Amino acid sequence: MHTIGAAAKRTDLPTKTIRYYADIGLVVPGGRSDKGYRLFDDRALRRLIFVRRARAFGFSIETCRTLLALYTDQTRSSADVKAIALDHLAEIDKKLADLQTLRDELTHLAASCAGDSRADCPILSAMAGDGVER
Amino acid sequence: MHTIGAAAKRTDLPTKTIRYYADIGLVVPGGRSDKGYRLFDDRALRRLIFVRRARAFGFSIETCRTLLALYTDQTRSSADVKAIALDHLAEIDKKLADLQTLRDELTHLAASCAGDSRADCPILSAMAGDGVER
DNA sequence: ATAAAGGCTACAGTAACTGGAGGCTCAGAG
DNA sequence: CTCTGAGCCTCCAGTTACTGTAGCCTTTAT
Repeated sequence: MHTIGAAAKRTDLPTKTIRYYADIGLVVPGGRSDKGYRLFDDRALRRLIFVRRARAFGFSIETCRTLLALYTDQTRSSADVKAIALDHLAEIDKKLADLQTLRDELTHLAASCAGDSRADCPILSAMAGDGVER
Repeated sequence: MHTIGAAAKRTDLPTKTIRYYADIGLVVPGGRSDKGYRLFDDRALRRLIFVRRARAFGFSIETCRTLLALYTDQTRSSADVKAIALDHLAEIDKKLADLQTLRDELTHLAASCAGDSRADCPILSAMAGDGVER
């Protein structure tokens, strides 16, 4: 059994985050000490690490909840997990496409700005609406 | 002079957002009617549109504040604007790189998952920490 | 014995809005 | 002239996923 600080070290998560996950019922500690300290067993530790990894992949807390449930459920179908992953992948792809467009446009704008001491600036002009109205 | 609803139509921003921008002092209306209605003049409208565009480029509200100040300041140097833009561009590039990595890894994982009725799932295994620990 | 480190709860703050409640005002219809 | 609906107002709560702070108790080490 580990106190929250020990769990933090082993899972590489801040204690604050672990406490938060416990509060929202995402990963509950195995129990409490007689003085009220949260005590994390190996199962809880595994689940914390699971969540850390899933979060690193960009899954939301609520999706992590679902993934944890599937992780626990020995009767799951891998199809359910895959569906969640593909869903998330689609979101990522959309974000990527949007960000790409943004970068290209901003790169273009920045390149066209002299960047000297004069006031004239195509970047500001673009924001002001001179030029292309898309 | 336009009421907030008319301003919303002309700027293509929700009234709620315009009210919010006014509250935080980002774009203040020209004045108020005798009954307390916000009244937006052409200058305020231009500034609202400016902010909408800047936000679409992903600039934060605080950066929008700075950009608005530069926009207003006839003695500005385009170098100052360009510096802000290049800064933002660097952030975007970092986000893009991170998202790309994420996408590649998740794509790989999803591809390796059968997606059938069996419980065996490489995606869950990856979250659980079997396999590569980076 | 004492002090530092670590644990606890509870509340506030972050970014940028969005939604809702409760109440006033305005414009057009009858 | 009244009524109805749309529009405006303020203020408060909620969103996401934590993070920071305050005030207090417990454990550990010197």
